[in-house]
Amino acid sequence: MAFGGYIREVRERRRREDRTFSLRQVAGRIGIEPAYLSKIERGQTPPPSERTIRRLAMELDEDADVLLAMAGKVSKDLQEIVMLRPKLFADLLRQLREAPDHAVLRVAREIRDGDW
Amino acid sequence: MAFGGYIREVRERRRREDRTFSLRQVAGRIGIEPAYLSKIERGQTPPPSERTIRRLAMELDEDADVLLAMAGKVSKDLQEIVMLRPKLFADLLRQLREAPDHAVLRVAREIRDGDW
DNA sequence: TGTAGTGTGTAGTATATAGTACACACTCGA
DNA sequence: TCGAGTGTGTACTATATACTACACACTACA
Repeated sequence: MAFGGYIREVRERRRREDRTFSLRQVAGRIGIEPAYLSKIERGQTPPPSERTIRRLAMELDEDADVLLAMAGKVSKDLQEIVMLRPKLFADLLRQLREAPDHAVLRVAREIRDGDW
Repeated sequence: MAFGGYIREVRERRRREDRTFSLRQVAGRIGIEPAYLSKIERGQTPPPSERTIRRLAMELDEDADVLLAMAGKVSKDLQEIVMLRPKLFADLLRQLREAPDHAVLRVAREIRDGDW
């Protein structure tokens, strides 16, 4: 799914319940020009910066990591995690590329439970 | 450690055994201008693109992911892995941020052993 | 019926990214 | 001693990123 179209869908959906979710007002609240948000939603410009995507996510109550992914980006904080131990995490991610969700989830759960 | 200084160190070390590891010749082999490599090694310009860092890694027999990390970058192929399942991998990475190496390694081993 | 609010077209800008091109002074071996 | 090879200073450039600013036509409703 394209980033812009998805944003438009989500915003329009929210608008049905809340009039303040017009393109202009949303743009105002997240601090960008309406014309710019318009172009974003119609895919006439590439997705905006991580900062702006995060504000959009907050505003629309969406998951920031998912929106960033749709925009072809990976959160800077995740990149930092990888960069601190590049070999370790590069290997891990390549191992997990094909692993089914449940296997990855189980791993995450084990770690969360302090199973070190 | 700074990216440029590390590159210089590694190159000079290799040069002691192999005369062809002069700045000019290395630059020539990886397809950039000597003046540019000079600036990179002295930190007078930001680290180059992922493409150029990869060639440098090949040339100097270094780990590309490590060099990329020193340059403040994360490999595009790793980013793709995260972007395919953003929630899953975002959660996992944040869980593992503080986990000791051996715990992460065990996770990787379990997955590799097809323990799904 | 007019005005407040809507989305959009067009034009322009500032900054970052990723380099090239050429000239210069120095060094070192033949 | 001279010429090939060395690293570096300076000046440019092309493309991408991330927007702003303003004007316009349309709609809805008071």
